[in-house]
Amino acid sequence: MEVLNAPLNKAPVTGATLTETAYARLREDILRGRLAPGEKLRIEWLRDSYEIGASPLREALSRLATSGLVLAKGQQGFYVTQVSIPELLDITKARVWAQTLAIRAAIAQGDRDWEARVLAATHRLGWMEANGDPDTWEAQHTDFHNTIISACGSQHLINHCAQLQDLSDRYRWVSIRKAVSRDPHAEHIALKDAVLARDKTAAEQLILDHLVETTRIIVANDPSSQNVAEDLIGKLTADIRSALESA
Amino acid sequence: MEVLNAPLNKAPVTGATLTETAYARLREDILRGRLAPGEKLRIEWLRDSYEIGASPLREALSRLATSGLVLAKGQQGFYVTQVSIPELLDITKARVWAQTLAIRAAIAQGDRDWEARVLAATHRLGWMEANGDPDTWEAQHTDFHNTIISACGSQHLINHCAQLQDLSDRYRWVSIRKAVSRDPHAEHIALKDAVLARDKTAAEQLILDHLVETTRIIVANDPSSQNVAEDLIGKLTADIRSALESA
DNA sequence: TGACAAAAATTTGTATAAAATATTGCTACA
DNA sequence: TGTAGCAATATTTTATACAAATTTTTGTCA
Repeated sequence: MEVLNAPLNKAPVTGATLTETAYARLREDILRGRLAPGEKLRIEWLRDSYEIGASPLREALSRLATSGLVLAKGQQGFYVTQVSIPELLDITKARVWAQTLAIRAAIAQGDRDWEARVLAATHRLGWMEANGDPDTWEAQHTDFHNTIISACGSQHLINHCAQLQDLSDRYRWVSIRKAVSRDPHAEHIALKDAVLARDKTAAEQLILDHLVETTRIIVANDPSSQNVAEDLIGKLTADIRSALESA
Repeated sequence: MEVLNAPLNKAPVTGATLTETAYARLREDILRGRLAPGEKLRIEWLRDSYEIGASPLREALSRLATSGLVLAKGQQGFYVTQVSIPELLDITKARVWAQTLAIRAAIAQGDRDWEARVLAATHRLGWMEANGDPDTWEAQHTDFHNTIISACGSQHLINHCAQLQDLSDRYRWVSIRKAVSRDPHAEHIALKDAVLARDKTAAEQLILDHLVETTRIIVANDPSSQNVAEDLIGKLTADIRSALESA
């Protein structure tokens, strides 16, 4: 196994058990691509890298295996889950579905306090997009989307959305980080406006575009999918839509 | 902690690691209510009961914690997740949403082979409902519903459905097992017919009734919720519906 | 009765041993 | 000479046993 080019996470993660520390660091290192897809996670090597014993590491890896970032092969150790275009399409599909339901429910049930929190999150995000430190923007961006769906009335749906976001997050590091002609701030403002205007139709169109567009860029940049990229995205969009219409 | 009234699972679960064995047994004992909601899962006690070492047990518990059947309190051990009416309502809501999306997608995409498998699963289930051995019926019932959604085109959605089913399963053991005036076989036949006729509207009405009705019975039997039972179910149904309509 | 301190029980983490898998190198044979 | 099969070695995963740290309980004294 080759040595990694980027240093692994060493932040202390105060006040938690070693298992939780290991979980947080492993998760972040996988999401950021410092632990590459398909890579074998040898316990002894992790033990040395993180300076955490084998038991806490194994427990953390077990949790990550349940959430899908890690693959646990019986008697053959742990691996970072592989990435692939079909998998990305599946994740995106499930994610648009979950987000759409959450937004519809939030629009139907959100109260004044929720509106205030959406406005506040948008405002904070706008400032970040100007004075951007990538890490802080990242956190604020996640918070923006989480705030919108926070009024959906189902913790389980929120958890599902968060899990799918983790799974899709690391595809951004795999893809070429082209600065495509895209205005994220405008997209966020539009979503905020649609949501606060309680315009379900507009909001779900926006969230679909938002998520599918990212996927489209990744698929288009994948050498072995370039020819069929538009077909794949077209079918993806059609599949998503067919389940979002009642009749 | 009081001694349990029913014996714990001792089946061998061949050809797997001890962690997988522990996971399978713990999961089943929790789903069947042999390990009661809220109960503390002391490692030493589990070690003696299952005759499995502490490490495999801790790993299995970590996995169950991620999927929501177990609560891991840092430095304070593991507990069987508590049950409650609000939690049941949340699970049901998320479950109807997930199942509805899955059925819509399956109706849109299912092929001839899928139709054949749905027919086969219905047939097997019908036989079970006549010559019922509860455990086998249980398995066949799960298989029936899984077969229907198997053509939805998203493994992640299927996994989400399965996880929510686990979470809701144990509420049946908490509730009084009244033989209510209900014909499960008729409900299943109706769902099968709607699905094969590609009738989205009928199918989603049936799955909503199927799942909400079970929840309604449990809520109605809960002493502290009896007065407000119909209100809770009414709001639940309204919330579910509001997110399933596009405009 | 309430606060505090000591003791017990339990969780968490480490180190080590056992089991399984993967690798290497050898021998037999084409 | 090359290669397939096999055996021995080495590595790695898995599980156990033990030690450290934390929480909970118990008991005492103001």
